[in-house]
Amino acid sequence: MSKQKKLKPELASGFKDRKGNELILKDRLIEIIKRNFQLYGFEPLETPGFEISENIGKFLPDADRPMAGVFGFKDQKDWISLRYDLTAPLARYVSENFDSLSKPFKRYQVGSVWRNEKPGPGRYREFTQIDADIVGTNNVSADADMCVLLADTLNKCGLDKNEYLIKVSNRKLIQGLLEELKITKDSKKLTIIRAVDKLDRVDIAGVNALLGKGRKDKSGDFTKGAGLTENQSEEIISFLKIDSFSKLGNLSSNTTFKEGISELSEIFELTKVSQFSDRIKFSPAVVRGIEYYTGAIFEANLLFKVKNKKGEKVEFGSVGGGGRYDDLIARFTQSKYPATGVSIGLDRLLYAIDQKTIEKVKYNNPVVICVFDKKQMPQYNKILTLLRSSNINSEIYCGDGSLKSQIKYADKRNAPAVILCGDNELKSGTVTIKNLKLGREASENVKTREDWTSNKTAQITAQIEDLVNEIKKLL
RNA sequence: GCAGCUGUAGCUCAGAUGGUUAGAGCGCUUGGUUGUGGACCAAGAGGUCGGUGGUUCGAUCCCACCCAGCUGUACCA
Repeated sequence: MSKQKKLKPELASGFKDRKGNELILKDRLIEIIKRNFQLYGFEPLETPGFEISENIGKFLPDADRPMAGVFGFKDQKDWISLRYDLTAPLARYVSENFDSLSKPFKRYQVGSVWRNEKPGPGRYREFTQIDADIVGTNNVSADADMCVLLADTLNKCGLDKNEYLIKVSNRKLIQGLLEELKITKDSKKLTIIRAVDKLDRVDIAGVNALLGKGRKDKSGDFTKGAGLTENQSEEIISFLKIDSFSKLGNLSSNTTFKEGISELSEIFELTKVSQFSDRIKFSPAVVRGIEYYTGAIFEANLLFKVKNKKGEKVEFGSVGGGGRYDDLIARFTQSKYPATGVSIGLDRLLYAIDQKTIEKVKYNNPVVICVFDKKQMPQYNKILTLLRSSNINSEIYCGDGSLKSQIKYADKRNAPAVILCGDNELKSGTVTIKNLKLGREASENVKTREDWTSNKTAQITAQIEDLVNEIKKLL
């Protein structure tokens, strides 16, 4: 007989299984965030994972990536694609249901999005986003609300005030500067905006290089720059160096620039009364690389360091952001329809919060009732009912293993305890509760085999009426 | 996409400057106890040495190409 080729169990690169505590924490964060979004007056919306490609792809005004980066295929009729964010489906939804929606329309949405591109550390091809958007108003108060919402949300997720910062800026600032510098070519503008966006990674000198001729990275690879003159670069660099909002006014008298300033000061005015006013700060380098932003821009940054895969402490940076995008929905409706919104990268946020010991979730794996003898199942079920009706996660061992393997099973699942009920216990109407948690700790001092075989300190025998109380004590 | 580095067991890695049966630790399975996990002891399973071609009497080792991974960079809706 020829050997059959076995399948290799593995995931496509960029995808990840999630389990246990991580998932429990994720669900909890989602609950907190949803609740907070509701508190701010957003209503829930769910849309399908797939959209007609044209609706979420082609209309995007970003010429760099017309259809690349999405998963898609042709069905009987259309090309359809997995959504790559929640904003594009929102634009479709609002346009499609325009007449029946309250205006402005405020919705939040939680869901997976997919991007078909090269995965990196902490970057997957499927991940969860949570968005909140307000569609149908250009009131700056909506933008201000977004800032407070972001801050409040992070706060409610368990972060201290010194652990996050909402950075705010306005696209009109850089756009005004570009006007003043007589830079009109769209592609050049975009290159400049993206160079500015990289400040936190490549420092001032790096940005300067990217604005001018170009920059060589560590591996020796060369990135072509925007090709600005020295004077032009200087202007932009001096803008980036501004450290306080009040100094902005001296920089330029351009009309668009001034508009940006006045919108920003309105945001600061409006958020001043919130309890997060000190968490919302102007930062000139926040521009975001996306082309469609037209006004206010926000970015939620974590200020504490997290450990990477190698255990090194690194800056984590942004866990979310957003801004005003007044032209996006016009792609469907042909009339301008202003909108503003934020997006939280839940998996990134989760990764960071998971490392904060304070927020460790205690997920109680089930108490395991061991099966000595299948004939005693009625008794085991009685015990099970007692536990479950007291809201204690529990189960009867459901495999075929020996007692030893049953306990091993419970141990591997990190169960808090097993319940032993064999002939001895049955006769006396008791159960033996073996505290696995305690045993784990005790085992550290055990040196010889004799020591540990005789070590039964981590178990007690209790009357069946006391079972629930005894278990509750050790949870 | 571009650049640099790296591919040996499920994981982390060793190895011979080309020579019979390729190693360790961890993990996994089983036993040491047919009523006891975690320490300990023993046994066992697990590898086309990333792939293809070339050089050679002989390649996991040398060469070429390819593929994959990592890191940086670009892109990031």
